[in-house]
Amino acid sequence: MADPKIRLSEMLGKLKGRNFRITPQRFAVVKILALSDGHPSVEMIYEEVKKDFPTTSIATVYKTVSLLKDLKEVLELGFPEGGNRYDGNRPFPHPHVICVKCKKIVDPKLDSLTDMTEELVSDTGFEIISHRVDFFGFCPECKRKRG
Amino acid sequence: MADPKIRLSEMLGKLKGRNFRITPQRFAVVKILALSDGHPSVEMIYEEVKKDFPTTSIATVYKTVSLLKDLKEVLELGFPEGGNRYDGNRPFPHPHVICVKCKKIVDPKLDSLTDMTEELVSDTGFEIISHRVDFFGFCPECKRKRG
DNA sequence: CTTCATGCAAAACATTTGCAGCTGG
DNA sequence: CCAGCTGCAAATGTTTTGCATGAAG
Repeated sequence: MADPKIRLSEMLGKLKGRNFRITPQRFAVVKILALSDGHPSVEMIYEEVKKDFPTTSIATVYKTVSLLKDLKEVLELGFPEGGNRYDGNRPFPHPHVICVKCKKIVDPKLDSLTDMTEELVSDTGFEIISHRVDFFGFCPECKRKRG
Repeated sequence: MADPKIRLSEMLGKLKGRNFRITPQRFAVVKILALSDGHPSVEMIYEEVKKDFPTTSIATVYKTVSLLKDLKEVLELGFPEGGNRYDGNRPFPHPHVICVKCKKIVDPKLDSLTDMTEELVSDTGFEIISHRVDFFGFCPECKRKRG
């Protein structure tokens, strides 16, 4: 993935450039999104931020994440069951592999996605602007531990 | 797609076989799911059912759809923004192409999905059990009308 | 008849919003 | 300073649930 440190300053730079204030709470949220390799949920971010700023409201976390999403600095992975997850490292559509047991989310490399999109365009005549490609299963660790 | 009439009796048969009652409301919901080529939402089903049975509650529609989902006779396409959609014709995971303007949902044929899954397994070591593959864009009609 | 389904209304739950007071720059 | 942010609490919107009444088989 992109160097996390670089992502952090990219994200802070975008905020500053658009004249959004860098509050301590915002900084904490941005830091978690830029530096974590996983795909944290708002709840996870909230718990982390509270360690440094115990009075933080979860509404503030929602607002910051939503702002970063609007600025296209974070990719939102919404799930109908709730518990949406966020990717600050690759804020553009890309495939995911999700462990149904431990909820880990991994970014696979998938060269064949381009070919697939072409196949789809010629079959349906759609003009494709985005995608959401998720595979579900057991990660190597959970596969091993499974009964 | 599979013959809609056949799907209708398949679905009714499954209900009867499991000793679920075929009430008029259930029959109406099942009929819509089996015979419609589109991917109706609960709201759409509710509006249709009310034409025949005006006192029907939306809770009943939710319950019936949920029952059919549990029986694996309907595929639920959940969206984080809500307004989930349902497919009674192909109740197993398959790719979808969704028009962001008119919300139409189309089933493309995508032979390359199998290859993609293989590429993914060898890259991540996951054991894949399911997928959710959605492409978003403009359908041919909306593409033409777009300003 | 008896069990299961319906329909209403209340609950659940993640996310959003309104607003008074606080604070970054 | 003062526009914009925070934190609280109330609102939102979809889906679920509890329960009394009603109907399928």
